[in-house]
Amino acid sequence: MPGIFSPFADKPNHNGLELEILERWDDEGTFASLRELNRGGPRFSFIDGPITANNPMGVHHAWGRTLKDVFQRYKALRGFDQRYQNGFDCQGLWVEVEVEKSLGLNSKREIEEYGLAEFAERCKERVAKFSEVITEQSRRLGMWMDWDNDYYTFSDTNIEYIWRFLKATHERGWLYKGHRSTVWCPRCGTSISQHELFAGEYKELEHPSLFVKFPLKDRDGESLSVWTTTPWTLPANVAAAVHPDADYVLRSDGTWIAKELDPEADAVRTARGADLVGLEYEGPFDHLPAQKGVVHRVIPWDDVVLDEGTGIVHIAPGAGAEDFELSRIHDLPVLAPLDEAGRMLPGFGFDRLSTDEVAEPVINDLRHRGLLLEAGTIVHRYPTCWRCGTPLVFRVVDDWFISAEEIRQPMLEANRTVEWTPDFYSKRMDDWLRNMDDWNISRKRYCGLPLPFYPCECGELNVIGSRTELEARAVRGIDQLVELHRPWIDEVVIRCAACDRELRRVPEVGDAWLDAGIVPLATLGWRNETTVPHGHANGAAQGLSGADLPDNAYWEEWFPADWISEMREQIRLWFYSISFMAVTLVGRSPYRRVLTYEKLLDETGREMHRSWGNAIEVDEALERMGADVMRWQYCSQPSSQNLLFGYGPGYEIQRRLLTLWNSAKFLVDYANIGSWTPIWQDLEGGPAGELQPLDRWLVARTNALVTEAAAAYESWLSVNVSRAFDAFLEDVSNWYIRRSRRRFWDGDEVAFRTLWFALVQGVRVISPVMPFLADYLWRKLASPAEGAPSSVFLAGWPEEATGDAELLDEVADVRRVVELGRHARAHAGVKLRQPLRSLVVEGAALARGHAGEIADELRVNEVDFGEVEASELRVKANLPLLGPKLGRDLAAVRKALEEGAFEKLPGGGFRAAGHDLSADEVLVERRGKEGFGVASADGVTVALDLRLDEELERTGRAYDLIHEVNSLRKAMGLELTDRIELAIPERLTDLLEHREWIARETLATSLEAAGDEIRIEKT
RNA sequence: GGGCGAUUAGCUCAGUCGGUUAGAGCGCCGCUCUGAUAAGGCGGAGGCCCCUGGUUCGAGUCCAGGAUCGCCCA
Repeated sequence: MPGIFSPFADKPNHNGLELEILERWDDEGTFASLRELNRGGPRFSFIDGPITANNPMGVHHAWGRTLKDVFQRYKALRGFDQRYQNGFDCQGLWVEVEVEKSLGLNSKREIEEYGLAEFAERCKERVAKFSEVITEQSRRLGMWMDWDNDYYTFSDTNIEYIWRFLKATHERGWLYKGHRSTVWCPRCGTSISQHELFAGEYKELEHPSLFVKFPLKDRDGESLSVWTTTPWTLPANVAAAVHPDADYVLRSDGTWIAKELDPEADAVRTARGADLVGLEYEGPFDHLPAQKGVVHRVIPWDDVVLDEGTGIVHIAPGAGAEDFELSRIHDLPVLAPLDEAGRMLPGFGFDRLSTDEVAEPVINDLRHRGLLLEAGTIVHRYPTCWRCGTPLVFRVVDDWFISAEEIRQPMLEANRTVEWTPDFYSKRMDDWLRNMDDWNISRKRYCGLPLPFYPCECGELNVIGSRTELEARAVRGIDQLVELHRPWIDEVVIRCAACDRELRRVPEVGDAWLDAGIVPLATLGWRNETTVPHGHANGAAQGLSGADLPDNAYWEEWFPADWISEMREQIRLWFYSISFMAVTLVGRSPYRRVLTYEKLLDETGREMHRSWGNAIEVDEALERMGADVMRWQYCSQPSSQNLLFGYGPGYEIQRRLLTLWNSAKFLVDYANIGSWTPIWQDLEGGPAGELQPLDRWLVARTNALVTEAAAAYESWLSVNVSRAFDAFLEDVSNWYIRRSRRRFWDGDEVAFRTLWFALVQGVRVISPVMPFLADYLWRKLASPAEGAPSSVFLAGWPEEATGDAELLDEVADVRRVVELGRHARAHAGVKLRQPLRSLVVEGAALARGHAGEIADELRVNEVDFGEVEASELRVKANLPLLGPKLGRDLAAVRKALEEGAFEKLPGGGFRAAGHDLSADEVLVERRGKEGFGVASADGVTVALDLRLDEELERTGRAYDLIHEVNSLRKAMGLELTDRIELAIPERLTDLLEHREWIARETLATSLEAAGDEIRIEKT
């Protein structure tokens, strides 16, 4: 008989059903309907941190994108109006490096020979390609975004907003051109900012380790012993630093060293560091042209470390950050030995050698001149370029900076308004802000934000704040300006505002975090007068997006973001840059709440590396485990901990989801047999009809799930959602369904309505986490109900129906009793198929009304509540009550109780160690009695009467028979509804006493005892 | 050196307001069911709750110090 529900497959095919659901969402316009439904509702403003459109997304991106989708879906169920704008990061070194690789270029010279316009075109093509790939992957992952409305950070509009920001910083006097030591990638030929530096890897690298003599002037035979791991910096040496408060010793070989670093040395003489300050010495390469006129001397420095080296530090301000700082304090000359490519400049000897190549000649040279004390190697952690992996060096160059001093305090204050998940990241952000350096915003590269700086020899720095301003001030070159990028922008010549000279732009482009940092203002139309249709689809973004540029009223509505979510590294990247820019321009944090997540590792806890063979590609994962299982994996780990991701955990999740599938299948199978039809209104007030206690329990249990899950979502803890759902599922399948099987076989309408209610509410609750299976089940279960929306996402968040909350506690007691009963049976070796005479329960007062269920579950004929008569009585103190009451005496009372030194008082109380304890101040347990199986825990004791009589024994054998017949039915491939003619062995003739029961359980139309084995005949 | 976290079963992790015998999943061992069946259920073994002190009638939980690991910054 075909029922109203479409039948279930034996098990879910995640990939298949997900593709099917995706198609239906497309066909039915489900997402559009959802947005329409929530339009005008309260706003939930989420701002998407842009994903770099440079490669396919990785499984770690999928984690973040899942979290973004989960909470947006939850808020949508709650009726919130949302923007759903996705963003792509498009320019900067990362794209350039990949394009260089694909074109086989390996230096800036080769890029310039290739042609900047062509190169820009290739970069744009790469962004176009991978934004499409990522979009497709995101859709497949189940991410609902407004996919034709993405923002691209290389649009002219975005650039103009950054120009406006830069101009504002200039007007405040924060913008400056710095001549300072910066971290430099010799391969990329550009400096690396503080926040990029730490995005790179520190690698274990082997470097030279040299001890070198610096002979002191006017002190015959004495020299400083200096340690360095960077021989290439020695030609740039100008000073040696000592710790002023440390003790130094002159060793018998004539070298000075910190006493702490050579405590065994025979000291010819000792001196405080401060006493050495001011001494002059001969530099290691005084003969080089670059060293001409340099006077080398000893300077004090509190940061000299005394746990490695010699305690005397070689200072080369042109080749180290701290060295450079010291040069300012002590007015030291700055000798910069490296060119853009990290090769030695003329004048420093060793022309054109790289920092690596120069090591050996330097060492040989020093040895030759008798200055080398010792040469070896050292393995240490050394920073490398975050994009290309090249070891970084220090160079002193001109870069553009934004001073962080004035904005530091306002940013700290803004951070106080932000709610962090997990909360301790608030402190990490504070720590970063307190320590942040000035923002190095320039990169000596090609495809990036063109810095709108036009310095003039008259001293005026012209900063252009918009395209209009550029056009107004252009002398020529404006006609060929196809977009605000190199090389075109470089051809525009403007006039100096101060002296009228003709000026060209500086060649530098901007840090990519300017591009991403402006997003909360640029995408929302801050200070924009009127909405410009497709106002973000210009410049390089033309044809890639349809995004509008909204007006300021829109910005007012959607700024700041209610919530953002990115990985924790973004503290020094995106969270930092959006805060910097928003606090500067509008004086407040651009986000109210933020969820961060940690690192994704493989399932054994190792980092994923393609070269290690343990990386998982997103596309493969989607196909092999499915988006729901991936999403579940992402959601079921606290985001404050590393996630161990893989197919192993995925398989575990699939098995768990099978329980959900089977529960739904169970309902549908029997509902179809019983021709039952669901009623939509049951979801509102709860199922109607004559509910049994177990039904009312499930309703209450379901309501508890709704409450728990809402609390979890509201606190951004997806892990609590999945845990709550897991526990719920366990209760539904392993308590309600198992206890109620027979009612479903019998077509009990109330049972159908109750289980349907629980499953459908459960599906609604979990739908943000696993949208595909949830909507699939919704369509299977709910759609047959008249009036049900076509998708779970159009049904909103479940209302809590009224239910008997106290039932939850009662059933908890019941299950405790049942557990003890099973324990007692197992201990006594009496299987569940053997009915027993009776069970006595002491404690577990709330279970009193459920004696029938307990009897059934433990297969006993009778359940009595009362005192268990047993050989041993065990009394324990009820600590939360007696602790505060007895204080110090509690220990004595507990000891007396433990030793059995107590006497019974009337009314259930006890006397021990001189104290009268009332019945509720003690927990009574009993154990051991002949003929009984006794088990106790937590003040509950159960005693099973294990004595069998003929009747019990016979019934037990009848159960055995029924089970045996049914397994034979199964083996013969009979349907659940097939009737049979049954013959049982003659030796079981006495079981015919249970003829009707046996026939009913086995669907036998006839039953006889004949022959010596079971025979089944399908009728 | 400063800051932020973590440390609980073989593995991955829970552990509420301080309370009685510290839990779950996976793995392992045994049993069981056979109308969820390449599943399901029950039971068992398995713990220096990192260490040391303190507060308290009582500490995995609170406080102090230390160790180890991870991360952020010098």
